[in-house]
Order: sequence, then structure tokens, then C-alpha cells
Amino acid sequence: MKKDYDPSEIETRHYARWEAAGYFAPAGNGAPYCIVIPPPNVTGTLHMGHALQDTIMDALTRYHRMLGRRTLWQPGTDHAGIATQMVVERLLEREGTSRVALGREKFLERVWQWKERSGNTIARQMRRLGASVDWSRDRFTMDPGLSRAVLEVFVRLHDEGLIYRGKRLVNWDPVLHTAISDLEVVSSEERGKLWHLRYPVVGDPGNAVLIVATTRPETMLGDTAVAVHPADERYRHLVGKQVELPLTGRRIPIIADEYVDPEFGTGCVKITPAHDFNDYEVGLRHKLPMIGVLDASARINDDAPPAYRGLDRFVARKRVLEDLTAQGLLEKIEDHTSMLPRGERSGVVVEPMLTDQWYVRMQPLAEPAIEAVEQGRVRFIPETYARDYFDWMRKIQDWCISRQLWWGHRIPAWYDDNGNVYVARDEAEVRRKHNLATNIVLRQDEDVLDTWFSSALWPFSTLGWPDKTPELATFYPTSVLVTSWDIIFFWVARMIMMGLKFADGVPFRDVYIYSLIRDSEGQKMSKSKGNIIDPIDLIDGVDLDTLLKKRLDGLMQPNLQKSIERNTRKEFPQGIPAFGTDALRLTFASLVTTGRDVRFDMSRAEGYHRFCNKLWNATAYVLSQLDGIDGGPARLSTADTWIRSRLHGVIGTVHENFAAYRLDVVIQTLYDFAWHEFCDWYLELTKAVLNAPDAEAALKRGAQTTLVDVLSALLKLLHPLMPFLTEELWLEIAKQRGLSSPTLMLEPFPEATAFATDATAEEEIAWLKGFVVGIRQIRGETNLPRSKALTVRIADPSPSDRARITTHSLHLQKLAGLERIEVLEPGENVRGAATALLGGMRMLVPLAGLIDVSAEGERLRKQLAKTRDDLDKARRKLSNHNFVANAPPDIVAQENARIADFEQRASQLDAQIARLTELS
RNA sequence: AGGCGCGUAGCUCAGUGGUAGAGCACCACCUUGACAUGGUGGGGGUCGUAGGUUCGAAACCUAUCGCGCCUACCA
Repeated sequence: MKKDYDPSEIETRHYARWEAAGYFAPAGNGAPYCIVIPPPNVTGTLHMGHALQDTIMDALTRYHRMLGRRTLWQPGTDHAGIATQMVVERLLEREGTSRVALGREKFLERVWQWKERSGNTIARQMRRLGASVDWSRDRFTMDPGLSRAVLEVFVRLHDEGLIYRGKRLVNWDPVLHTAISDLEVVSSEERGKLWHLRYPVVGDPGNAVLIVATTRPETMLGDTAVAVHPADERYRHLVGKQVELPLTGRRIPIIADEYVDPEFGTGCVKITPAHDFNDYEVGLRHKLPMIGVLDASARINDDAPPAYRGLDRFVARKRVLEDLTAQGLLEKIEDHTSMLPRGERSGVVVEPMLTDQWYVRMQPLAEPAIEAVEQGRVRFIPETYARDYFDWMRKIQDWCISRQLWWGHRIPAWYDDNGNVYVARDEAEVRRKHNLATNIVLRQDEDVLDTWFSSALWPFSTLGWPDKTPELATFYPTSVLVTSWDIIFFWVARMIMMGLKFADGVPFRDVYIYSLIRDSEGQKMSKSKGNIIDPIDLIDGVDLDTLLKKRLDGLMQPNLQKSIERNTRKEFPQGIPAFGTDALRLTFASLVTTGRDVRFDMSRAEGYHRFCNKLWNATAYVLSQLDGIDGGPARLSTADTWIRSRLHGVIGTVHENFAAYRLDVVIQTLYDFAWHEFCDWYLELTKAVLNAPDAEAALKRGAQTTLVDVLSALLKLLHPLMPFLTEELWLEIAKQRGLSSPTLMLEPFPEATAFATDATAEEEIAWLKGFVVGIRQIRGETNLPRSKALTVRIADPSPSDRARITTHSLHLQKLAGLERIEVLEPGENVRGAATALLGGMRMLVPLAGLIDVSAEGERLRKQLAKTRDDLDKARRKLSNHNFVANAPPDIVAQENARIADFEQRASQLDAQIARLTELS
């Protein structure tokens, strides 16, 4: 074994071997266990969130594989319609060309090239992370098989009447020139104005005007009514009359509708059914005409008065206001903040537009999906997310699935010249189904499907649906979906609906929602904020210049460059050190707790890197101590029995917490055991035996066997979380012990029953630790160097203390740095000694010439104060008869025992302080 | 407007009714034979605030403050 732990050297070796050997493929006859990966977008590279997610899934996958389950982690990627198209368009822009210039076919070729590159990058990153996915089953949402599933679902839903085409108001992105779904719109509060416009009432003798308040004055060009509340006394008499719509020469009715809030603004609302969702509803109710005044780029179109045609919406706004002002029709302007809807991808304000789009009727699909969660057939972890799911599902709107893009699944609909629409799997089927002669010309719909349409089918399309494949039969429903809360609506809900509809059941049993990862300031990580960290840079390390280059390259908003550079230099003055994959995975898994989001903390990674190093060195030590291990019978010492007993408990805790998706607790448990029990105590305890030339051979072999057994189990327990280092160390052990184990991956996961519990040994070692710690405290607080061997005198030992001192004298001397342990005769006294207490026994270290008497007095007085404090609290508790009457008896007994302890301790300390004073 | 989450040591976070915890940071001592990426000891918290329930509350309830988020919005 090499002397130093070097993650990069280790981590480059094992993955290729695992993959080549086919260890990632499902094997054996155990109960199936399956996770489908949330397919990353082929927009570029994996980010921290992916790395976190992959860590969780890989840990779960490896754990269940080692449990003997037939385990499949299904990999793949998503074509990510809009996102990928945008990335490639930006690329073309830098090349001085464009999507339109290339034409559809050539453009798609370019996107496929990009997909190839991005897909390879993602696969490479996943391999670096140690992801044990079955690469032989890698899928892409636009693979032929998956595309067939998309067609099948579309056609079946259409034939059932659950997909329809309709002209409705839809969120329109005027930059991307496509419809987007409600979920792709992000609203944020922005400061704006509320303009009060005067609309003259037609034929009113008193020259009455209605004043409407609006945030969108330019849309008045498309107004088709003014609405008031039916019960509003101020306007009741005007309902049914008309107003003169300024700038247009049109007259529009005054209508009454409950939608109007009489308290807000003036109580009069202009109604523009073609450009506002609420107005649209009002328009439908009152059968108003719908006049769209904007084109696909949100410029004023030819249905508006000539003066405004061709103007951008914001230019038009200015012009309309100027013209109204000129005519004295602008009453007033107020400051107003309102929620502005922007396209998730383009960032521009989206425009409600009347267009022909395809929709999925959601309600019939949602009902069984709600039921599935209510009945617990799908379980959310943490369960609080089920509430979000229900809230959304219960008021779900129809899903607009058509996108005016080129990259994606083309909608399987064909049109003839008479405006008829036909839906089928292909053109030939259309002709067969509808008996269309070959001379009838058909054109396929130009649009593609929302990328989430194919994602919704992922759990069964990747397993071969619509064919009845063995994989589908074996692994559907999958075991758990691991994802973050931000795509519960986009994806999780839709998968449940589609799974129930087409795959004959829920797509997964558990939905494990993990926390979103943020930077150390609590900011969401994003390219545009310039605070991203490539997970690979945490593995390999990165210097400041490279990091800066990555963050600043291709920035969308160049004005942020300075602040990004400043922040980066401040946070990472030396760049990022190399932590290695294992340490990074431990860090991720330890952050996965119950909260909504987590901050990535570099110092945690540092800590886990040190843990890796600790494990490396411990293994090196154990392996160096095994001479003669197979030479004969072995006998277990108390220490051996103790560590085995402790391991028993640890294994149980690990199983429980894997089941509960509490990887943080799994890590905490194993870290604590490995470092603070195995290394700190057990290894040190074995040294007394292994280094003693005259130690009994069988006892020595007991220690050696236990060292190997416990370490091996520990490596197995840790493997799902830190696969590389544990594999390396396990192979070292296997080599030295002559085991024919090609990999730790396929070793059975430890069961608690393999290690016996032993309460006596645990008590015994607890006593021993108490003894050693007592002496160490004296040493520590009096600054006695370790090199100074001490003599300790024991006063008032119980018979069992005496026995234990004899049994463990070697350990006590070694661990506490003692040269002698002397038991005092009853009544015998040591004047002026530093004291430690253990039960009724006192451990006295003579002070003479060693330490400062007054400092020792101070130390004891401090302990005494603390003890009296504890004693007071306990006494108060017990003097409360309500406590004695109501608390469970074991709690009362425990409190009584504590009091006895404290009393004994206090009196011992008292006496000892007195003896010290005597001396001085 | 409704809903959700969070508030525990300097920092990042565990801890769902019974003696306040971890990692990192800090202080002191120690180059002891696996590991100085280490060892030993130590300091540091009235668990956001105020009430309540309870023998007992960091935990349960109510209110309140602060932070973050989600959903739907009044034009």
C-alpha cells in the first residue's frame, strides 16, 4: 500500500474496470429495485444539483445492489426542447448565422451534433462521480423507441378526446415565438404605473366619462367592453350604454360582471379579451368580440388603428399615452407594483395571445393521480410535499403541449387543404384511418411537443413501453424517484398521471424530494449569477484563473462581470483544492437533510477529505499488523467484544436510515464509529496487545481478526457513499488475506446479526474510557506533556474497580501514559494530588513538582460548581411531587441515580479541595 | 391574499417530550511507532421573541418578529 492517500490516483482506476465487468447491470434473482434517473438536459454539463442527485441515487443503488436486490439504475438524457434550441441558436449567432438561415433540416443536424457533445460530457461527468448506472440501457428522449412511445400516447389520448386543438388564450413568448405552459412563466413583483384613462360615455347628456385604471394602456386598442360590478351603485345606471373608445373610433358596451372589484381603482375595468386571461373569461361570458392587436413579436398588428401599426408594444404604450394626453383623456398616473409574467427561458414579458394550440385535458388524468397519492400508492418523502401536489392537482388547468420550435417531437397531426385535421402515428395511417385518396395533399403540423410531454413517459418509455418488455415487467413500477421540489408539477405529477393512464399503475412507490443546493451565501447557483461550481472542479481542484474564466465566459449580462470576479476572488482566493470524488459525495450526502435548501460549505468537504485520509491510514495500519493471524486459534478480548458489539448497533442504524432516506444520519453514524470508536479507541487498545512481545498468541489473533472483520464491515457500510476509496482499501485487504473478491461492489452488505452485542463489554470499556479520560483531563488542564510518564494512585476502589484495574492495567498504562498504578490501602492518603473521579473511585496524580497547586484547586472548584449546579437541578425536580407522581418510574429512578452520583462527586471534590488546601 | 419551510455554538447544520450535539473555526499542550490531512484537553449556546399545554418543551399549541420560497392574483 502506498503511504499517502491520493484520491485522483485511486479514482481513475476502478470505474472503467467496474463498467467493463458489467457490474452495473441488474443481476441475480433478488427482488427488483429500480431508479430511473431524472434525465439531465443536453444543454451542456452537469451542475452541483445533478452531482448531489447522482450521489443520492448511486448510494441507494449500491446499497440495494449489495443487499442482493436485482438492481437497475436507468440512465439517460432529455432533449430539453426550448433550452437546447436556445443554446444552439446562441452558438449560431456567434458564428454569424442563424436558425432561419440554416433552415429546419440543417438546424436540426446542428442540434444533434450538440446533443452528441453534451451527452458525452454528461456521461463523462457521471463516470467521474462514480455513478453505477447501467450504461447499456442509456436512453435519450428522442431515441426511436421513446419517440414511438410519444406518438402512441399522443394518438391514444387524442382518440379518447383527451388531446384537442383549440384557439385559446395562451402565454406567448414574443422573443422565442412560441407558446409556453403556465409553469414556464415566472412572475415577479415589479414597479410600474397605473394609468387612469377617460372613456366618454356615448350619448350622455351630462358628458359623463368612465375612468378605467390599467397597467397596459396600449392594449386599449383591443378593448371590446368596459366592465363594472353589477352591484356598484355608482355605475349601475350606465350598464347597457356604450363608451367611445378613444383613438379607435369604436364604440364598446358597458357591461356588468362579478369579476370587477369595486374597491380597486375606479371600479371600472377595460376589457381586452384577446390580451388578458381574466378579460378573456369575461369576454366569453358576455360573448364579446376578441380583437388581437399584437403580432408574434408583440408589435401592434394591422387590426389596430393605422397610426400604431408596426410599433413595439412598449413604444406603442408611449404613443397611446401621448395621444390620450393630447386629447385630455389621461386622468392621472399612479405608482403601482404588480406581478409581471416573464418567460422562464427568454426572460421577456410574456403576452397572452389568441392562437391555435394543442392541449391535454387534465382533469380526467388528474383524478386517479390524486387518488394514488391519497391512498399511499405513491409516497412523498418528506410528506409535506404531498400537500403542494394536491393543491396544484386539484385546480389543474389544461396543458398546452404545442411549441412553435423545431427541436422536439413533431406533432403527429396532418392538415388537408380544407382545414381538416387528422391525428395518427404517421401519414400512411392517417390515410388508412380516414380513407383519404392519395391525391389529397396533407401537411404535417410544423410544431413540436413540450419537452415535458416525453419526460412524463420516462419511467415506462425507457423500459420499452409500448412493447411488453421483460424490463417493464420486472422494474415497473420503479422503487423511488429522486428529484428536487422545483419540478414536482412539471414532471412528478405528470409522470404519475401518464403512468396510471398507460403503464397500468403508478410509476414509482416513493418520491424522495431532496434539497436544492445553494452557494455559501444562500444564493441559487446559476450561470447568469456567475456563482456556479463545476462538481468536477471540487474533485480535481481548480486554480483561481480557470475558475474565473469558467464563470465569466459567455456571460449573458456582461455588466455583472466585475462583481462576479470580485466575489469569486474573495471566496476562492486560492482557487479550490482537490477533494476527490469520495469526499465530495460524503459532503453532498451529509447535506441532504429535511430542509428546503442547503448551502454548499467547502469546509465540510475539507472535513470529509480528512476522513478519507483517516480511513486510508487506519487500513494501512491494520494491514501492517496481521502477521501470524492465521497461525492458530483466536481468543477475543473485552476490547474485541466491545467493538463488535458497537458495530452491531451501527449496522442497525445504517439500515434504518437508508430506509428513511436519511443519508446524513448514515454518514454521521459511520463517521463517528470509524473515527471516534474504531480509530480513537479500538486501534489504540489493540496496540497494547499487538505490541507486547509476551502477549498470548491467541489473544493477539483475536485482535487481528477483529481488526480485519470490523474494518471490512466498515468499508462495506461506507461503500455506497464513498465507492472509490472503499473499493481500493477492500482490494488491498482481499489481496493480503488471499480472498478471491474482485470487487467490494458485489459483496453482501453487512447484517447486524453478524456481530454479537455484549453489554458487559460495553460497560467495561466505558469504565476504561472514563479512567483514561480522567487522567488525560489532568494532563490537559495542567499542561503535562505526554512524554512525562505519571504514577497514579487509586483511592476507594470497589472490588470491581480493583478487578478492572488488574485486567486492563496494560491498556490503562498505554492509553493514559502511566508508568505505575498503585492502589492505596483504606485510609491511606496522598497529600496534594491532582484528582479525577470515576464512580466512587478517586484517581490521584501526585503534584509535587509537577503542577501548580492553586491551578489544580481552581480546576476542582470549577468541577464542583458544575456538579452542584446539576445536583440542585436534579433535587428541585425530585422535590416536586408532581414530577414524582406523574413522570414514568424509570425517569424518576434515573433522576435519583443522578442525584446519588452528583452527591458522591460533590463530596469527593469537596474533600479533595480541602486536602489541597492543607498542603498549601 | 393563501400556503410552505427555516431561525440551535463564530460558520454550515443534526437533534419531534426526559442531562443541549457534530464538522469546521478558536485556545492550550503534544513531532507518542497508521495518520500533524494527526493526537489530547479546553472555551463557546437563557435553542428568534412572548404566552400556553405538560411533572418536564429546542421539540407540541397560539401569537409575534425576521429570512427564504411556492401558488394565485385587483385591471
